[in-house]
Amino acid sequence: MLIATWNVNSLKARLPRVQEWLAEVGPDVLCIQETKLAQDKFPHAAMDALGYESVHFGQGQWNGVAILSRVGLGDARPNFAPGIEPDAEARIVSAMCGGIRVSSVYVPNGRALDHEHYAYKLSWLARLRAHLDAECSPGDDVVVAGDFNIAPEDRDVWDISKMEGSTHVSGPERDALSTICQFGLEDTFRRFHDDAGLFSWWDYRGGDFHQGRGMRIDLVLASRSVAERSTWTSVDRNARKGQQPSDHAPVLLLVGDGTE
DNA sequence: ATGGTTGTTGCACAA
Repeated sequence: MLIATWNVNSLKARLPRVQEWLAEVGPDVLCIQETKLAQDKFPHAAMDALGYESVHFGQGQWNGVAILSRVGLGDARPNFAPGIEPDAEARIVSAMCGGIRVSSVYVPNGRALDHEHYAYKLSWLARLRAHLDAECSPGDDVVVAGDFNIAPEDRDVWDISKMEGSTHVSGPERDALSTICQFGLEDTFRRFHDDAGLFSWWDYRGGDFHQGRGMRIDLVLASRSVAERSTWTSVDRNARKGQQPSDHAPVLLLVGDGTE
């Protein structure tokens, strides 16, 4: 099963490129972030025409997450699990896809370490851990994929010296990500690639993509059973090229069915 | 230190 995550930075602006990419790459599951669409504006019919069932949790203008699947899509749930303080924004949606509990997540940016949005980011990450504890067991097939707005390690940014005092690399948010992984999830990208300088997001400004100035902030976290079946992962940098790209590239994970 | 770009909506803000 090919599982992908992509922050599309407005599905309205990006629909043609997303359609082209789906037809070319053919992932079985795609987690989408930043649809920037109201709940009822999601192009379900266009996705259906490409063979994908879809679930959207949107709020319009900002945020908005979705899951596409061509291996079944059931038990769809927006927001955090019952009993956890619901998020006022549309940043997580979950569904069963091909036997895997898949969540598409758009972690708050944080904006600045002294901004209230940063406290919101940390709270959101703590609630994601609580959500996993409530909804899943570490022994389940679980994938949590999306834009985490956190570079897990210094090798995940182009120049750590330029990130001092910034969000995305601070200790507390990296610790919060570790706490999420300690549920029993693994940053699958690092199972296959050790190199620094491998990114999933590049600022639109200053030719950052072509200059190699980016960050790896889009992650596919997987439980042990899924991670151990995975055979390949990649960032599709081609999707960051050409006309009207998102500022994020898709991240892909290939998972075997366990019969190999 | 600043600016640079894109998307949404508005006459900025978020990223």
